[in-house]
Amino acid sequence: MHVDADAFFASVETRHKPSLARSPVLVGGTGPRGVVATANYEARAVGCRSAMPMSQARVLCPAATVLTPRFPAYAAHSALIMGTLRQLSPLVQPVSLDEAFVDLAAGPFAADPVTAADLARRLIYNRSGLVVSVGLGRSKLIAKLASDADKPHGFTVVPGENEDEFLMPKPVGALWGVGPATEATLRTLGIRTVADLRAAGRDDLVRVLGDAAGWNLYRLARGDDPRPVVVEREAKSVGAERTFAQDLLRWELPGALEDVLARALRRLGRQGGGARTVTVKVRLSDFTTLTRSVTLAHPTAEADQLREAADAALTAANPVEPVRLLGVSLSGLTHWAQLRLPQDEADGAAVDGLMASEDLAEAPTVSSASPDRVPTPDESHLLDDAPPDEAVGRPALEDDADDGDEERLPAPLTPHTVALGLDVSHPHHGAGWVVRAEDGLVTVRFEGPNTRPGPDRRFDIRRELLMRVDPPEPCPPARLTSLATLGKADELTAMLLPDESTRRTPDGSSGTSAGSSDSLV
DNA sequence: TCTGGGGTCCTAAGCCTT
DNA sequence: TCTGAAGGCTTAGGACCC
Repeated sequence: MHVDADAFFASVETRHKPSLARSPVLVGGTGPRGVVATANYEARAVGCRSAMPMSQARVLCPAATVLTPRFPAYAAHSALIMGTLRQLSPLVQPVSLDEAFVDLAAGPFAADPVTAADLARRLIYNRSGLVVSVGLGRSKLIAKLASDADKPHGFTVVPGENEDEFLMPKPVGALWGVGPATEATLRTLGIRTVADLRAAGRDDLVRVLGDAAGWNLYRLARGDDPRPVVVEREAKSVGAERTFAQDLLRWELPGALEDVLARALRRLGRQGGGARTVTVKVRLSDFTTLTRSVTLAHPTAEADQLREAADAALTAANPVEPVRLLGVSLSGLTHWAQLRLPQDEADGAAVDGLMASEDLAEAPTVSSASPDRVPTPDESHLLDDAPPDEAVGRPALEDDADDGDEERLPAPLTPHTVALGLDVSHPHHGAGWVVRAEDGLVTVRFEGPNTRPGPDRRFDIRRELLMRVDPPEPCPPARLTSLATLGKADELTAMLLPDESTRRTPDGSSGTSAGSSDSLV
């Protein structure tokens, strides 16, 4: 099963900001060089897309509300979604904050994946008010394409015998790993659809795309995708980068590098262990991008050593033009790091010592030793609204989302920290969010999940205290909804009832016969 | 007022070791 | 001792994912 939250960031925003429901919303960078992270469907209707320059999106949709991302809110909703999925199977592979693969064959619903998929989206909605699209298939390839086939709020089941019919008409760009460049290359060979791709020879694909990509596409075109659902993967690198509102001149680079390196080091600290290779990325004003890396003799967690390497890499890059972006990536990660001990603590012995990551200040927190408890299908509490216990074992993807906000909340809102969409609280009016901010004058709309659209009030934060606060926790929508009222009732009914077009039910009965799901898992 | 930020993976070239 | 093949490592760049 592949589960994908629809317009995730924007959906969390409208969930917390009822006045924005059914109006266009753009979430992303609000600065002069910002891009759209998520446009909701109302904004997409007029052409706004992810990765589009925000300036362009504003022109396309002047009526849109533009909001800065609130990663803590998204991380909390992500944790709820992933926790819910882990109640259906212990094998859950988060792909991003809003997306995951689930191997239903490993859980209590192995015999009835359709019911599990239906339960997943019903539970997620009733616990958070968020709508997801779900796809079921025999492989990751098919499940992913299925969840994408009918967005938003899709529910697509592709039985094994229907795979070809489903796959062949898709444009090659729909396949994982085929982006604009590969698509253009394939077009030169006259390959536009998966059917075209299947007709192509393996040697031709390898010749134009290289060994790995060529082989990969050759197999994917045949529905051959044996990739398993993997619960946990170790990070290969951590890093940080920043695009500056105005290009930096040469003398400004060392300070900016220090800033970006500090963020990368904080991430490394959270991982525990050390890194061996430091890569500095420089994007010039004309958008050419340079990378230069320095590999140390041993992995280290020492800031001074990594800083030295970063400085050397920046020197090697030797940017002559103004710089619009600076980044630092740390790779060659290890669980341990070679530390240089202070002389007086080394007790006269060698000054280098090995230290296990457990001994470092920030021990790794990821743990998969005990997967979440797996309930049986008949455990009726699954339908409760109690959110899953997410106290332990959260993968990094879910709790590492916010890095920029170091300040502990609540904290007074200042002209320096104010941003559109930020959660604030007023002693008399309660909780709300920042609608407008200019020169210390801040307009706040007082509303929250499940409230009526709230009134706007204006404050001069140089004179009056507004507190920045944590975002609202995920919570059930005002009206819980049964499947039938979620929309597309006819399609859902078709799925829940025996229907030869979507399910093989040998005896013609509804329900959970194992025979009906053999073709799916 | 075009083009973010977090990553992974692949390729190719040069160098080095076996 | 020389030579060539094979393969690993490092580096830089690019494609791709969300």
